[in-house]
Amino acid sequence: MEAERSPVPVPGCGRPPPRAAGRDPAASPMSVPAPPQGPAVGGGFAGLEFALPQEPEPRAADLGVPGTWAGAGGAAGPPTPSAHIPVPAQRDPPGKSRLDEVMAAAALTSLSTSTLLLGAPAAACSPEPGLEPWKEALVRPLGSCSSSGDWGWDLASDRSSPSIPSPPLPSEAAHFLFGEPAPKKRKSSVRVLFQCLWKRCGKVLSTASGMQRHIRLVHLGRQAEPEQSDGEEDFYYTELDVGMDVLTDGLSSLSPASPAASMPPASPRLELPEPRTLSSLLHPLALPPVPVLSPVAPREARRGDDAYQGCLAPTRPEPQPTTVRTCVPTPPSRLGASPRKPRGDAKKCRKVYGMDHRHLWCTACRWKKACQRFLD
DNA sequence: ACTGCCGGGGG
DNA sequence: CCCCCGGCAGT
Repeated sequence: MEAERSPVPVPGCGRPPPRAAGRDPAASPMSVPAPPQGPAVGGGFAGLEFALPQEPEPRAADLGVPGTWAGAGGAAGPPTPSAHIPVPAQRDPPGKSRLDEVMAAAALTSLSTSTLLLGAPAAACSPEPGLEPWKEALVRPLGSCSSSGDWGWDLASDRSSPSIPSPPLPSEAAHFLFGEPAPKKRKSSVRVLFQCLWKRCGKVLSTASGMQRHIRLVHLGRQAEPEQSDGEEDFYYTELDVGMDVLTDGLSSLSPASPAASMPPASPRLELPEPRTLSSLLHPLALPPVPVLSPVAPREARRGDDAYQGCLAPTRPEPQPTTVRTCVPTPPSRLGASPRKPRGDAKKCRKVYGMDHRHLWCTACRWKKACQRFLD
């Protein structure tokens, strides 16, 4: 195996920019895309590839090709899309820590994917509180990924490397990755990660039930009672974030037009040593996706806070995680010992008389001091 | 951009 | 003191 795809010098490899090879239109427009430059590059998935446990030898470096993808794919790999990127045939000896990274990558992948999809209208509009809709949606891209490089990711990738669609996680790899954490369920075609929304938790599990159990036990403190679970747990875990203020902020700061476009940068650094870091990384970024229970279209939900919250807390009491950080209208000045006055609500001399009648102002106003005539 | 006014400075 | 103003912060 190794021998086969070992660094085979590509004709064009002599040139420093490894991209040239991959970018070459002649090679095959649709075929395996070469990775963008280094791992640090902003390219959405750029980092991802490198996080994968497949570059055991420094060899690749010699080649001058940052990623093995280019070398292997370009040289040995047939141009057929179906032959997609060579998958890590062998894992690292140490494996474990690597796995974390991989998991991280996987999580990112799944999240980004879901984001993209949910961003689409109607995708999540189903009134059903169930996971079905998005779950389904999530599967599709992964599946389709194996047959075509399309993936819809290019949408975002254009940010840093327009012409180079970063190779998404090869389906095989994806499965490999997702399968790892939950070996028993490996068979299911659906691979979804569930992240706990509780403030400091962020735990990621591969099964909904697992997550529910986790939440029930760890956070809700109640014993496992699948019966009485009215789906409340659902509310707490989704793959994304529910009405967290942080999130909201993040959203608003994002270009409302293209929430997806801002996703790619999420995965640039995959050197995250532990999944924990990942989750924290994901949070602020993992946005648009709608809360599972939200019957409202994502767009709508994202817009106004009111609307957003309204749809989030339809009937049940606000779950703690969403409340913890509530942005209380803390009176900034009064409590905060801020010397500054809240600002008078009464019209002051300046306003009353106007600049042209300055002589009518109270002296304080004239001196730019606190008005003495129109006290608050 | 406008407004209220604190903090400072000059005479 | 009296008078002015730079500059900050809220609208």
